[in-house]
Amino acid sequence: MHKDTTLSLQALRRLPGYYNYLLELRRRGESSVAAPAIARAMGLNEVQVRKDLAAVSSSPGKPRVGFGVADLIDSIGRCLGYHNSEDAVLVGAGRMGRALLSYGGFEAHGVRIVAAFDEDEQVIGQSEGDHPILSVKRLPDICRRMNIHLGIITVPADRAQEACDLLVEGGVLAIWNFAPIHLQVPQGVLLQNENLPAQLALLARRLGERIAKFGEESAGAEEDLRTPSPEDQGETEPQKAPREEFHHG
Amino acid sequence: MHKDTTLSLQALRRLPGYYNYLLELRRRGESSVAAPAIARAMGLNEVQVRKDLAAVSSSPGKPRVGFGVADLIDSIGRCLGYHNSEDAVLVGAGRMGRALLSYGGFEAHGVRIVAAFDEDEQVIGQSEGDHPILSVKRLPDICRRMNIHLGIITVPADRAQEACDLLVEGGVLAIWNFAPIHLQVPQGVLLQNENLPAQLALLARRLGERIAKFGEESAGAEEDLRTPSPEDQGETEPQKAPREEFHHG
DNA sequence: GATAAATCGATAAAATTTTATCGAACTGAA
DNA sequence: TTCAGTTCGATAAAATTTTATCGATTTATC
Repeated sequence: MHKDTTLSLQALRRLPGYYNYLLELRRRGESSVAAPAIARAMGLNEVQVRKDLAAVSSSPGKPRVGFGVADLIDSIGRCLGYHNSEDAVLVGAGRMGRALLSYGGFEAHGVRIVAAFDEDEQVIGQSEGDHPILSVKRLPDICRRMNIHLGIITVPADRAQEACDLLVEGGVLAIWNFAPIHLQVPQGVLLQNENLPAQLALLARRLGERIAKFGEESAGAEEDLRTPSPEDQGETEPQKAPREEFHHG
Repeated sequence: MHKDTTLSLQALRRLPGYYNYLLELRRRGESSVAAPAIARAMGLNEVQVRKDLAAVSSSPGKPRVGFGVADLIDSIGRCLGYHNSEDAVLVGAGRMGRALLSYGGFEAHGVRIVAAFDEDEQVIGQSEGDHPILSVKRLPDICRRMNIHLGIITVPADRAQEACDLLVEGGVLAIWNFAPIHLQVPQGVLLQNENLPAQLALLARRLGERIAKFGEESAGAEEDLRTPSPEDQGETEPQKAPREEFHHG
């Protein structure tokens, strides 16, 4: 029932948020959930959530009940490719690179990092989180042989173009770039930049706007801010009335 | 001349991309740049870029010449708050946490990480990238005293809600969360989730779509894909005709 | 100088995305 | 069984975002 084409780009970006929330519901033992409940928890519009769910769900929601939690988890996972397995390589086994390598969450999202590359003789031959670290000289060849189309760049900014070129040479068609620099890629190669400092700065900016909007009673003030402002969307989710219960104490 | 209100959310998200590209132009010695050139380099629409630049630029662009590179860098930086300095704390000095701590790019974006917290006695007392790692027990108190409103969560998923609650207790009003879990925050607290695996999965999905669309001639195939498809936007930027020259050797 | 090419700003059209509204369907309680 | 309340799907309106078009302006070239 899921027609790929009906999913807007923005909707796609909301799905991972739903996914995590649904996993939590499942942990709590909930077997079904209504769109309005999800909307409240995530600070989104009811209709929007309902539309998103309708677009991915394999079975329609039941009035007065909602959607099956397990069904939704499966549908969203399927839709986002979490059940596939795409191989990827990582270039740059520095701090960030190794953090990603040791992070176990990628397999659950359908991506398997099969190898890491670096140019530092010190780290070549080591391994991190079960991923071998190889010499960057072997990168293009290995990518070709293993038919890898997905690359991650975690090298310093001044080496990023070089790493990028090696990946392209190896036949990689999609690059996830953590270096804060503009990369040149040939036509047909997808490039997604992950500019972490910029993300944080954006959050700081929004925070600043808020504080400015409601007078600033800094030192030791109690929370006075309310009305999460409906301008939010995307990765950001304010809670409108998330009372439910806290699940950690 | 920059009217904060005229900047759409999507435009805000494009600015960091412009920023990096402009920095590169400055390194190359370019003193001015035209909107269409930026658009080509970033795979965006001319008019869109022109509108974005007009919204932030302090001085109008000159026909036949474009905008001043230095001016734009300053304007965008100002607009994104890169010239401010907002203090932040980080919770969770694991791999990802320490990667962020040792990453020098935050200061340049107007955010200063003043301290990190962890509960592991082994790491408490150490420091990473000049940032002391303190006991998480002291978190709320220190945040209150230092009047910190920005928090970063890099703890494992099953401890994230706990970390979140401590930050809120400390008066933090905006939280950047790396744990792949849905967090409950009170009204008025901004929450931005950074779900790295989900981001990569999204890229993998788009790659899969592409490969499916143009037949799949895997093993050792030359690049045959063309026409970057105009569906792209946001963090993603395909190149339409980036010939210029490569700047790395 | 005059002319051609390219860019700008502005306005408006198109596309996408979000939000509102309606009747129908289902559940649980009287 | 009946009724009240909630949620669903669908349609349509509103808002936002992207793209196209046009005349005006400036620079480079002849």
